[in-house]
Amino acid sequence: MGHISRQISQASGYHHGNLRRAVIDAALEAIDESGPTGWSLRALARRAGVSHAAPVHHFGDKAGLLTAVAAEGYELFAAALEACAAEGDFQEVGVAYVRFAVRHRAHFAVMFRPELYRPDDPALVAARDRAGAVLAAGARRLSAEPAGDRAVTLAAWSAAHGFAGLWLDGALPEARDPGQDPEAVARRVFRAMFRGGPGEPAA
Amino acid sequence: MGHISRQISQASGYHHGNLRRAVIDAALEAIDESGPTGWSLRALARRAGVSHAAPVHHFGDKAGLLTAVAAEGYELFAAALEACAAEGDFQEVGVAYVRFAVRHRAHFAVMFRPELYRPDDPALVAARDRAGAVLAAGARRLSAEPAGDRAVTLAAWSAAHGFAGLWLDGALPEARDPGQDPEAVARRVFRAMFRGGPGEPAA
DNA sequence: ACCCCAATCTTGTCATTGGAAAGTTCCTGG
DNA sequence: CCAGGAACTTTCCAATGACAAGATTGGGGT
Repeated sequence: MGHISRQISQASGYHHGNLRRAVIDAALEAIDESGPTGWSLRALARRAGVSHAAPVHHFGDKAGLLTAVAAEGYELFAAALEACAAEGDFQEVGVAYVRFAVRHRAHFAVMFRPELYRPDDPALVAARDRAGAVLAAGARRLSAEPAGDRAVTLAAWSAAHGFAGLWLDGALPEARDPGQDPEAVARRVFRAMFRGGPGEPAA
Repeated sequence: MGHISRQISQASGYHHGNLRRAVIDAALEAIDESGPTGWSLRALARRAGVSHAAPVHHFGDKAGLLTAVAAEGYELFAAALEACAAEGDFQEVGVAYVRFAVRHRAHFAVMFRPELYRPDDPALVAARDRAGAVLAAGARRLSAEPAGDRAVTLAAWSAAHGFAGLWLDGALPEARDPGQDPEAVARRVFRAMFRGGPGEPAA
């Protein structure tokens, strides 16, 4: 894939039809290729077939575009975690965390770099809090303490986040072996972490 | 601190004396303030009191400068981990990981973003492998399996890395409370993680 | 059916940036 | 004392982010 989204929904000669989406998609591709800052707004405009100032109209500036990417990322993220938490097994929420990072690496690369966007964007904040609630609620079930141990929450969150980050950066030897499945490795890691804890409490 | 290093070791009017160091220090300050890409080479040159082309002479280009920062970071990192591993308690190596990230947040922010520098730089690779060896060796002692479980190594590494990253990004509520000590919180987290494992094997 | 208007997109412009090229100053070794 | 090289400067160019002002178009109200 990659160039599929280029030039789609080109309505008339003047009005693109769905430029906002097209620019975000171009940004996602560019981030995949060169990181969250390794491209130019003008290159995205070229890729979408519009003038260099067209993206500015929709996003204001570069930070505005990255805000949109981060907000979309947090929405997809919250949805993925919520869907997985409904299944009951919290260990799988950690796996979903990693799966999201690998499948949406461009979104993920922006989300946790607040200096690149406007962290007070309302839609973004709402989605971020939604994801945070799933993590906090789920981690409570992992803990041996009845009240829910904050340290356990942080441990699970840190492990999932760290594993995802290390995998994406290629810091793990496993990540450079194309035969390895990130989700399977992550599952083994999470199992190793809490093997002394409570299996699955009744309530 | 901050502006202390500015204009130090200014020898004659023409030769700066130690421009290489001055530019790296200026870069570290700039990264602290605006992230690893939120500044310009020319601004660093102004801060160091030299012409905009002077840094190029020492580092070739922006990626060259960031390569130097990352290499220095990995050297400091390896030294910190090695010093801590000598003490024996591996849990403290994880704390040292976090301490390094917090105390050298500019270095840390560059080190794990290989797309910003030249990852095949020899000095950098050597220091990185040195740090990796400490982590791998130490994690072996954490494992219940006599052979040393790879999943445990990854779990410990992921947790330390993830906690450090979340803390620096301000994603953790604890990180926004100035009264909280990152090392103390990290210690609690690591204790919670492996509380079911072997305490401290004899050998 | 018509026209106005607001959203969308364009062209034009400007300061700033990264990087290359060529010249200048200074130190050091022979 | 001088040749050569390292350190730094000035000059130049294409690309970029951001802004201003103008062109185009589809849709809503009458």
